[in-house]
Amino acid sequence: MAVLRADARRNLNRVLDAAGEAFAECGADVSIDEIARRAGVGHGTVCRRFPTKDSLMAAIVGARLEELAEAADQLLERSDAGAAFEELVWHAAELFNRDRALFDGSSRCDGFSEVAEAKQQLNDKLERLIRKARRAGTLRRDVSAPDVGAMIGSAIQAATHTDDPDAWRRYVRILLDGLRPPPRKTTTQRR
Amino acid sequence: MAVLRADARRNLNRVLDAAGEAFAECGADVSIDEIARRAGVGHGTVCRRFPTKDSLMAAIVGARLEELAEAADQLLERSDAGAAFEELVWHAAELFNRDRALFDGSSRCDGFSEVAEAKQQLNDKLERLIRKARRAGTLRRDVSAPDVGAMIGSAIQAATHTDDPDAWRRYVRILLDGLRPPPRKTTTQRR
DNA sequence: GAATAAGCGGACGCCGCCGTCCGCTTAGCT
DNA sequence: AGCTAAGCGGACGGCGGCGTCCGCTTATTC
Repeated sequence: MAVLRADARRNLNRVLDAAGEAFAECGADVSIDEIARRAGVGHGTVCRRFPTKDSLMAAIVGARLEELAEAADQLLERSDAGAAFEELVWHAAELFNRDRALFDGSSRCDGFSEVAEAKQQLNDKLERLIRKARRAGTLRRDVSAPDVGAMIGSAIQAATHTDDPDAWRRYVRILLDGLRPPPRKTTTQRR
Repeated sequence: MAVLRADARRNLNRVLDAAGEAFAECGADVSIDEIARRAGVGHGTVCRRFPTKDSLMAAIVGARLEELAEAADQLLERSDAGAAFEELVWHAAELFNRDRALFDGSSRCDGFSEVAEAKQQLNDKLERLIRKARRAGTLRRDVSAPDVGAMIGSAIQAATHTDDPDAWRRYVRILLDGLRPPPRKTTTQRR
C-alpha cells in the first residue's frame, strides 16, 4: 500500500472516480461490475484494492463527509450564526441531492473508521454551529446535529419520489422553516 | 379466483397476515421464503396466489392506503381544517412508522391498479383537506398532496437512522411547524 | 535487455432469491 | 365411501452479484 506502481495508482484513481460517479448517479446498490466497467478495469482490480463493496463505499462517503466538515469549519467563523447554519444546511442538501448514495452510505458504512471519524468531526462542528444559532435565537432547542443530518437527507429522499426536479429546494425550505423556534403565545424574548 | 377452497382461503389469509407483518418489520426486502415461513406454508403457495413479489406487496400496500384514505374521509367532516390536517399527518406518520415497507412499496408498486387507485383516492382527499387548511390560514400554499406524503414518509425513514425511538415524533412536529404559512414581513392578512 | 515482482482481469465458485413445475394430498360433491 | 379436481410444497433451474484465484502482462530495477 505504501508505494504503488504507476499503473496501479492510475487505476486506483480511475476506480475512485468511477465509484464516486456511479454511487452518485445510481445509489448504493450499483454493482461492482458497473463501477469496474465505468472505470475501464476488470472487477478483480476493484476487489483487490477494496476487499468489500462497503469498504469502497466507505472511501467515497468518507471523502464527501470530510469536505462537508471543512465547509462547516469555515462557516463557524461567520458572525451571523443563523445564516451560517442555513448555509451549511443548503450545502449539505446540495451534496445529498447530487449523490444519491451519500445518505444511505453514511449510516451503512459507519463501521469503517474513515466514515465514523468524518461523521464525528462533522457532527462536532455542526453541534457547535447549532449552539451558536440557538443562542442567536434562530433555531429551536430540541434538535441535535444527527437530527439535522437525518432530516436533510430525508428531505432530499422525499424529493426523489416526486417528478418535480426542484422539489428538494422547497422541502429544504420547509425544513428550515420548521427548525426555527416555534412561536409561543407568551414568548420569553431574549434581550 | 372466484370460489376458493376452504383451505386455500385459510392459507391466503395466513399469507396476507404474515406478509403484512413481515413487510412491516423487515421492510420491502424480506424474502418470499421468510413470508412463507411465517405463514407456515411452502413458498410455492405464496407464489401461486401472487405471481410476483411486487404483486403481493401491492396487495398489502393497497389495503393500508385504503385505510388511510378512509381516515382522510372522516377527517374531511371536521370543521377545524387545520387540526384535521395535522391529525391526518400524525395518523399517516404512525402508519409509516409501524410499517417499514409502506413508503417504499407505495412508490414501487404504483404500476398495480390497486395501489395506483388507492393513492389516487388518498391524494384527492388529502388535496381537499389541504385546500381547506389553506383557507383556514394554517398551511403554506406551496405544497401539494404528494409533497406531504413524500415528506412524511421520508421523515419517518430518517428517524430509523437514529437510535432515539421517539425521533420520528420530533421530526413530524418539525415538519408540521415548517408547513405553517411562513411569517412575512408585510403579511397580507385575509379578512 | 534481462530479471523480477507487482499488477491485471477474466474465469470460477458460492450464495440468496425468485418463479415454475409436478407428484402427492385433501376438500368438496354425490 | 369414492371420485375428482383444486391445492400444496419442495425440488429445481436461472439469475445477478460478490469475492477469490491464477496464468498472463508490464512497470521497474540493475
